This record gives sequence, C-alpha cells and structure tokens, in this order.
Amino acid sequence: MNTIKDIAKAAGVSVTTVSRALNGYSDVNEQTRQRIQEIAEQLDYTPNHIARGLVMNRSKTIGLLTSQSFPSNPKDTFTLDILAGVNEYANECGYDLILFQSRPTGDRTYYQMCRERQLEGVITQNLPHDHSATEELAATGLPCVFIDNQVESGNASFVTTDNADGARQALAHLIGLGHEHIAFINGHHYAYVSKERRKGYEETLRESGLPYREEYVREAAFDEKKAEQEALGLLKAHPHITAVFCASDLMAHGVMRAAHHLGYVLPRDLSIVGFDDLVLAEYFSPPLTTVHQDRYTLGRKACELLIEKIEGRDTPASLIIPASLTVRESTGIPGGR
Amino acid sequence: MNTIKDIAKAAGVSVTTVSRALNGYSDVNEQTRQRIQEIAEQLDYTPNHIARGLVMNRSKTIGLLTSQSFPSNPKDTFTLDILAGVNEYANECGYDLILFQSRPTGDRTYYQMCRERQLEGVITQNLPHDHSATEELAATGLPCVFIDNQVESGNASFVTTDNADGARQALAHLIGLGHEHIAFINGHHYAYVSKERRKGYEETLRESGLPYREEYVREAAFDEKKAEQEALGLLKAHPHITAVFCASDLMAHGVMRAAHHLGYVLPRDLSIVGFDDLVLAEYFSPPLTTVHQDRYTLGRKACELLIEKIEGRDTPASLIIPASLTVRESTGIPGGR
DNA sequence: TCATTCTTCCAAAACGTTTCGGAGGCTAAC
DNA sequence: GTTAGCCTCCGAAACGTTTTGGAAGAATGA
Repeated sequence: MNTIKDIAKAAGVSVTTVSRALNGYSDVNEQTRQRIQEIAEQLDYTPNHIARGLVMNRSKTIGLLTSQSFPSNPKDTFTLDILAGVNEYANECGYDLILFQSRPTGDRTYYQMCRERQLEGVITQNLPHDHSATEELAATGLPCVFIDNQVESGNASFVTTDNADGARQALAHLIGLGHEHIAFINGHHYAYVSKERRKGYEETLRESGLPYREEYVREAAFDEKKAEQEALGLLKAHPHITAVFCASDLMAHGVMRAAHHLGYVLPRDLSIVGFDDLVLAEYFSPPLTTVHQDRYTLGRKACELLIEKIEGRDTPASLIIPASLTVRESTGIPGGR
Repeated sequence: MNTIKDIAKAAGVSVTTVSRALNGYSDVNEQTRQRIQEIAEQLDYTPNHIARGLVMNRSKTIGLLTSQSFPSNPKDTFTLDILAGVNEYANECGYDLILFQSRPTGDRTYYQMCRERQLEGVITQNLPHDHSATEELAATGLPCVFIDNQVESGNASFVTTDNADGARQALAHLIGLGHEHIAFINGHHYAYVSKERRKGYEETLRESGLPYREEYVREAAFDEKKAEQEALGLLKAHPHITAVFCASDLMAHGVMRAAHHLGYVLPRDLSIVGFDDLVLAEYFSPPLTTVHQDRYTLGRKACELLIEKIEGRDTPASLIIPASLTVRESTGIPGGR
C-alpha cells in the first residue's frame, strides 16, 4: 500500500504538498498538482480513511439502531427500506453506516456502544417501547434522529410519516365508496403513530358528518392474531359494520381471516384498509388497499437531518413525510348483505 | 473525551503501562492494573477505535456487497436475514460491517471502494450476473466469501444452501403423496443454484423409477410473471401434470395464479412446491409448501469463514448449509380431476 | 531601490494508540 | 559476592494523515 510519503518521494515534494494537492487546496501550483495526481494514480494510491479520521477527529460513521426480529418477520421489509434510504444518503455524503440489531450486552448502554465505535450520530427505528434507549440517547448530546418516535430534545429530531393524513385518506376513500359504519383497529394507545392515526380516523368521520362511535374502535397491539380476535368480536357485535380500517397491514390480514371465518366474501361484505403497504399487502387475497409509507424516503430524510446536525447546521425538530393511499381490491362499495 | 494519556497522568504511570494494563498483558502488577482500571472507569474512558486501527493497521471492518432493489421486492427479506447473520457474527468478533447496496459510481470498481474503506474482507450476495464483481474481487487477493456464487480462487470461499438436497426433499414429498407427473420451473440455466436444483429434481425422479421428461421442465428467470405464463402453457400442453416444483417462491406464486386462472382448486387439482421459504410464502393462498433456506445461518457462516480467512486460518473452499422442507397447504394427494 | 504582497512550498506537530527494546531492582542460585 | 533471571515499568518510535506557521522567491507598486 502506497502512502502519501511514497508519492512525496516520487514527486520530489513534501507530504504537505501532496496532501494539499490531492485535497484541492489553492496554494499549490497547477503543474505540481497534476504531476502529483499522475504519480498518485501510477502508484495506485488510496487515502487511508483511518489515518485521516484520527487526525481530523472525525470517524465519518453513523449508526442505525433497530431491533432484531427473528425468526424473520413480515415487517422486515420495512426496516430494510429504511436502511437502504439511510445508507444511500450516508454514502453520498461520504459517511459509513453501521447497523446495530441487538441491544447492548451486559450493563453497557447504547451510548457506550456508540462511543466505542466513535459514531458521530445515530438514527433509531423500531426500538421496542420497553426500554428507554431513545431518551437515554437524547440526553447524551449525541446528534440523534428518531424515526416514528417523538422525543423532545435539543440534539434530537424525529421523522415520521404523516400518519394522521394517511388515516384521513383511508377514511375518505371508504366514505367516498359509501361506507357509513367504519370500524378502526388500532395498535397501542401509547404509541405516537397510533395516536395520530386515531386522530385522522376521528376527524375525518366528524368532518364527513358521520358519528364517531367508541364501540367501533379496538386495539390489537399491531398483532395479527389479536386483530383477528378483536375483529371477530367486533363484527359479531356490530353487524352494521361494512368496513374496517386497520393501523397496520398485518392487523388487516388478521381481519381478513376473521372475515373469511365468518363466511364473508371480500370486498362485497366487508371492505378492509391497512396501513404500511408492506410488500406482503399485494399478496393477500384480495390484495390489500392500504396507506403507503414511503420508507426509503423516511430513511433518507432521517439521514439528511442527522448529517445536517453533525455538520453543525440548524435542523427542524421534526419532519413529516407524506402518506399516500394504494387502492387494491380489498375495498369496494358496501355490498348487500 | 479522556485518553490513555489522561489515565496515565492520573495514575502516575506511563501510557505504555496503561495500554498494557487495559489490554491484559502479564507484565503489569496486579495492583497497578486494578488502580488503572478504576481510574479508567472514573474518567469514563473509551478506547479510540480509530487510533488503534491506525497503529495496528487493522480496520476491523468488513463489507457486505449486495444489489439494491427498488421499489422494494419480496426477496428483500432474504437479504435482511443474511445481513442479520453476517452482522451479528461480525459484532461478536469485534468487527464492524458496512453495507454496499449500490454499484460503484463512475469508473471505480468494487475493489477500490473496499480499499478506500480499508475493508479487511468482503461478502457478496445476490449480485446480478451481468457484471463481474465476484471474479474481479477474487482476483485481488482480498479475503472474500461469496454466497450462492461458485468461484474458484485461493482467497475466496463460497457458501450456499444444499440446493440439490432441497430439491430432492421437495420431490420426495411430492412422490410420497403419489404424484407421478411433476413439472419443474427453474430459474436461469447458468445460475449455480438452478443447476443444483435441477440436479436434485432429475436424480430424485430417476431414483424413484419415474421418467425424467424434458418437456416438463421450463425456465422462468426467477420471475413471477414469466412463471405464470410458462405454467399456463405447460399445464395446457400436459394436462397429466399434477404437481409443479418451482425454483423460487415467487415463481410458485406465478404458478398459483396460472392455476387459479385455469379454474384449478388447490391443492386438489395441482400441488405446488416453492423454494426459499420467504416470509411471504405463508401468506399465499393456500400457504405454500416450500424448501426452507436458513438465511440467517447462511450469513453467519459466511461471516465465520471470512473472519477465519482474515485472521489467517485455513478455510474450506466451500460450505453447504442444509435445506429443509416446510410443508404447508399447497400440496396434497393428487385429486380426481 | 526598497517595501509589500502573492505564490508556492515545507518542517514539524498533532491525533491516540501499540509495541520494541531496554532499564532498574529484587530474588535465587552458585 | 557475583551472576542470572524475573518482575515491573518506561521512553520513544511508529501508523498515515492534516494543519499550523512560516519561509523563500517572484512579482508588484511607489
């Protein structure tokens, strides 16, 4: 491996000059620069990231904290899209990304893991609510961006999909089709995204002159099985219901199973709308109408925000990515049952 | 950030001693070591990865090269599982992983990208066949492990699922159910995995005393749409066929669509077996019987092999991970049609 | 002619760590 | 009492880069 020294020797100049020539400083003669550049190519020179990192005190590395899901989970595609968005933007800016999929071992903290790798900033996504990683990180002063997790802190921002508007679009679609009895299966009442989706549901009903009925709303912890059970109870108790809006695609699948179990034909007897637009949604039968989250953009914007922070520029405390509705075959006009 | 110097000052010893104490060398007095360790904790010391990397000339970083798929693709879960396996083992061994999802820009090569990041080794997965990244890397001398890509080279190994045996299990299952006319929809004739799966198909037929019929075999480039078309032609031309073995789950889904289109009831009129066991397979209707690939282990073993190589130990040229059959509802005894 | 400014270059320090080669001091053996 | 060996420690060099503070020489202006 040739170093800057070898080039300096070959070109008959000092290492300073080589460094400045290669980095495009103005205080080096154009001819000298070209000669140095040629020699660098001849010697197949590649700068040493690590040495540069040491002297500049910059690792140029950020982290993505996410929770591991084994055996693999349908939501995995969600994580991978975000990862791709983050990774791509990071690379464009000359940053490396390292991925933490497991929580720190022993009594170490996420922050310690970050410090050991000299991370300059960190993005979190899909961390379980049961541990306080986000608050912990927000308190350290390390630049942070949280996806779908609202935390107020000087050094942290958060980015999320426009969950309320997504719900609004789903409801508008159903109401437009003529549905009047629309149930809602939500995730957790304490999750930020759930609160927003519920807000969109409620408001759109009210704005459309439809009553908001407490008894049409259930929670199923984003779990398919649980959603199936809730839907069974709901549909039996309220046979007027002709449509169900679910706060996730997987819960929508649970509702589909409940509907099939009750002998419903979809979408004639029941329209179903999901949330997320997982790759999976297209493969349900019938293919699922659902609120699309632009996960790649979510990741990319999160990374943009983070790098802005790292490089000392001002950043908004939050960023909302638009949602859109993907209409497939699980919704239709209320049929005659 | 406190450094080793600060500790040395506080403890009244030299930096050498601090370094050797913290790294567990034997030539430092036990009491001194403990004192140093206490002070290190008090000062909240974390070793600087980068400085260590520079002096030891080790980046302790490996790369995972994979091709990007946007918009997201059902096969993404495959990549993410492999990533998780690689990442976890790498972390356990103190290595960082960086992920390349896009090909090098301009006239740069993968190898140059690796050198710039001072990677010590690299794993590839799912690179398109149209470019010669693997051969290029194998020729550089950089430690390499290729997943599902057979390359002979001194510095490279490859790891793959036992594709032939997977196919064998699929066929044995179908034959055991009583099927005698079993078609096969393969991927590309040139792909290593396709060749192996075909071998398993052929051999199991022969061993079971069933004829191998050229006309029962088609190729569909691992593409769902293409598989659907091929299946339509196949099933129309050969109505005796009661089962189809597909070299991927997505192609199996194409076959399902073809079968539905022909008015078949599954699995009564047609049994279908896939390959991969994507998360998706469970959501098909009917849920797909398929050959399970242990992707996490695939990634983990690839990483094990790579780190063995990096640390100078002898490694086998290849490693085959067992396959298993996941039986769901898309297969049954040949029905009366 | 002299002073000033500009252009082009360089020596040396610095980043935080590991490691080489040795240096005292003490104990044990002869 | 001398020698050998062990235990514990340390100074200094090294890794490859960037950056600071200047220096030599040329060009410019008065």
